[in-house]
Amino acid sequence: MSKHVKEMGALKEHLGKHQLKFTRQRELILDAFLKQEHITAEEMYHQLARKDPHLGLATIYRTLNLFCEAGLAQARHFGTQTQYDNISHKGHHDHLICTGCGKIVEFENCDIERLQEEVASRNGFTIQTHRLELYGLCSPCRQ
Amino acid sequence: MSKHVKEMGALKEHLGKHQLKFTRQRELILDAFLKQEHITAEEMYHQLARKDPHLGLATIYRTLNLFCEAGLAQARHFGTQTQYDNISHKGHHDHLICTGCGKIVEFENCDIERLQEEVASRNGFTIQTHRLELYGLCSPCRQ
DNA sequence: TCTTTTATTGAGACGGTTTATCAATTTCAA
DNA sequence: TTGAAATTGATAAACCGTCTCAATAAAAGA
Ligand SMILES: [Mn+2]
Ligand SMILES: [Mn+2]
Ligand SMILES: [Zn+2]
Ligand SMILES: [Zn+2]
Repeated sequence: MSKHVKEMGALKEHLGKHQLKFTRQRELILDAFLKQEHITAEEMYHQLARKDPHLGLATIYRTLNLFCEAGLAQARHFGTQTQYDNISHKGHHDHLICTGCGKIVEFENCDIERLQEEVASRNGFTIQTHRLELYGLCSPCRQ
Repeated sequence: MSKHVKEMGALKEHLGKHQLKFTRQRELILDAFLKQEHITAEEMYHQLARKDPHLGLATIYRTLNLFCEAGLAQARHFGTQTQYDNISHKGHHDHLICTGCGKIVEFENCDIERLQEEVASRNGFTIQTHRLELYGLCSPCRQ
């Protein structure tokens, strides 16, 4: 019996609502995706290279984008390639990224979020989403 | 006599320090750039299409990237194309972006910046740069 | 179960954006 | 004025992700 029963259920629910089908490929990709915190389509492609059935890169992209629509993933653009962030078992969060070793640390900060709302309303905006990324050096990378 | 004397001087200083040359193209592109708040390479290419000498797209890209190195510009990735942000006469700032009409509002908020530092140090990081973008609807776009 | 409809898949073509290449030209210090 | 060195413009190439399409698989209906 597969792990990830809850997330598999969430996916199936989304599929049902949109007359999409539950396929072997989607199951395989979800299983692999849920073991990661952040992953690119290319990385997942290589990780699943020897599985049966063989998974095409286009399918990986399509499926990760599907997970975004289903609320299981979120696309982020830290570097050159899109990172798919596994948000299935956590809420909104932002990131600290080490420019030395590439380490990514997730964080949440309500005070910052509240101040963002203030800035927005002061300018007549209603926030839909936001992106906050802090780039710097982690402790080991500073020697 | 050209405007932008101060910025032209800043560019020349950077060129001098890196054994780069002051060319007619760089002068033209800087003059056009300083009239903008945010602009893409493509937009600038079309804007300068009828100038003499003719400016190649590659030169526009190279020169805008040079401005980034000289501290006059900063590359931002709001949408599909890179936006070059004119930071010559203002310090660091962040952005509110309307998903309805594309309007971009700049803002600064010291309290947010301070909280960012706190988050970083709590995680053993030293911040080098950061990116904060708030996406939402401006007042006219909400009707 | 068998049939039929509809969605999905994988391969590769394609598109948009940015950078690399390179011969010709320009800059600028000597 | 000369000549080494940097710059330029045209365009090829790289890169990443999406689109196309014929073959296949899923699932709803009989
Ligand atoms: Mn994350
Ligand atoms: Mn700006
Ligand atoms: Zn590090
Ligand atoms: Zn608007």
